[in-house]
Amino acid sequence: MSGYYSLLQNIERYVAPGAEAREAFFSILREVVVKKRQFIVQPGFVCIHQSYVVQGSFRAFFLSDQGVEHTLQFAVEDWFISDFNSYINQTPASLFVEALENGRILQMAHDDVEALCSRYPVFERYFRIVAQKSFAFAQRRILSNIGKSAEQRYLEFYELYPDIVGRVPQYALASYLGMTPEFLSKIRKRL
Amino acid sequence: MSGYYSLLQNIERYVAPGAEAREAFFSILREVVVKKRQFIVQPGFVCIHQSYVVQGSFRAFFLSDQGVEHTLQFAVEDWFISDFNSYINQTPASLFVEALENGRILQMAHDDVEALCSRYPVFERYFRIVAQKSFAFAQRRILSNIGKSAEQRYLEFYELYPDIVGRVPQYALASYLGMTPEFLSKIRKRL
DNA sequence: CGCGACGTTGATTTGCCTCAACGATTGTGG
DNA sequence: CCACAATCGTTGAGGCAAATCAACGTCGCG
Repeated sequence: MSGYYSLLQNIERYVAPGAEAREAFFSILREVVVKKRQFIVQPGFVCIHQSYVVQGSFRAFFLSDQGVEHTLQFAVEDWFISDFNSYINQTPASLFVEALENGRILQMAHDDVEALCSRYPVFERYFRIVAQKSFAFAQRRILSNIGKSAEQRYLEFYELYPDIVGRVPQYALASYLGMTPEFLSKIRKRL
Repeated sequence: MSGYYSLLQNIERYVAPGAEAREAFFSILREVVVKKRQFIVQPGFVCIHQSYVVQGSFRAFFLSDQGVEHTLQFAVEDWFISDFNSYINQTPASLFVEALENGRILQMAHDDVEALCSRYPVFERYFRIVAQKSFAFAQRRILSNIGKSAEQRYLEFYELYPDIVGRVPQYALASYLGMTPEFLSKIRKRL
C-alpha cells in the first residue's frame, strides 16, 4: 500500500491527476515481491512492464558475446527501471534486469499505460516529463563517458550517488563506470 | 514552407493531429536561416528553443575547462537539436550548438510548446514518444561507449550514419566518438 | 600569395586492461 | 556450529590501446 503512495508523490511533483485518473492508474499497478539475484527482465523476451522501485536496488545490464557485463542503469527507491528500448518498442529485450537486494516493485504493463495515457492526458504529460528528464540524464552521462578519466568518473558518481556506491557490488559499479573491477579497486585505494 | 511539411510528416509518423491542432502548432514555429559556424545556443544563456532541422547539419558540444570539445550530438535534416538539459529545465545552457553548414531550422519556444501540449494532448503524446525514443537512443550510445573499443565505435557509427561521416569535420566526429582526431585518422588509415 | 584551419604521420608516454595469485566474506550442507 | 566452497575484492607484473607532442602536407579563403 505504501508503495502506491510514494509513486503518487512522485507523480504529484510534476502533475496533478484528479481522483478518477488516480484510481485508474492504481488499477493498472501490480505490486511484486522480488528476491535478491532474481531477474525481472531477460534477453529475448519482450519487456512488457515498466517497474517502479518501492524498496530494494536493481541494475540493468548487457551481457556481451564475450561474456562481459555492462551495467546500463541502477535503480533504488523511487526510480523506474526496465529495458526501455524493449519496453518502448515492444521488441525483444537485450538486457537483464536483476535485483541486487530483496525488494518490492510496482509493475505496469505497456498496453495499460498507453491506454491510460490516451484516456487521461495528465499521465501522457507525466510520462513525457519523466522521459525528458531521463534523456537529459543520459546525455550528462554520455558527456562524462567521452570526456573524463576513470578516476574522474568514479569521483563524479560518488559525489552524485554516495548511497548507491555503498549499496551495490563493486564489480557492478565498475561495469557501470566503464572500467574493470581491478582498476576500480586501485582507484579506491589511492583515495 | 517545405520545412513545415517535413516536420508535419515526422509528426504523422506517430500521431494524427486534427486541422485545428496542426494550425496551432504551425503558429508557434519560426523558420530561421543560419550560416555556417553560427551558434544557435551558447553556454550561460537559457536555451528557450528546441530546433527542428529543415536543412543543414549541426552539432551540440561541451567545452571543458581545459579547452577540449566533446560533441554530444549531431543533427541533420529531420532531427531535433538543442541543449535539452537547458531546454527542459529552463536553466542556463552548458553547451554550444553550432551550424556546420549553412542551413534552415524551425524553432519552437519552450513555453509555447508547453501551452500547446496542454491544449492539444496529441502533441503531449508526440513529444513523449520523441523523448522516449531519444532516451532509448542515448542508452544504446552509452552501451557502446562503455563496452567497445575506439575502432568498434567508429565502425558502428559508420554503419549507422554513413552520410554524417562524410559531412562533418573529422575532429568533430572524433570528439563525438570519444577519441582524439589523431587516433581517428589512424583508424581510418588501416581500413 | 600566404595565412589559418584541418588532416596525417611518427615517436614516445601513459592510463587502463589482462592475467594470475592471494585474502576476506558469505552462505550452505553435513 | 563448523568446514568448505563459492563469490567478491585486492594486489602486483606485464602488455597494449589510445593519448600526447611535434612536425609536416594540403586545402580553402581573405
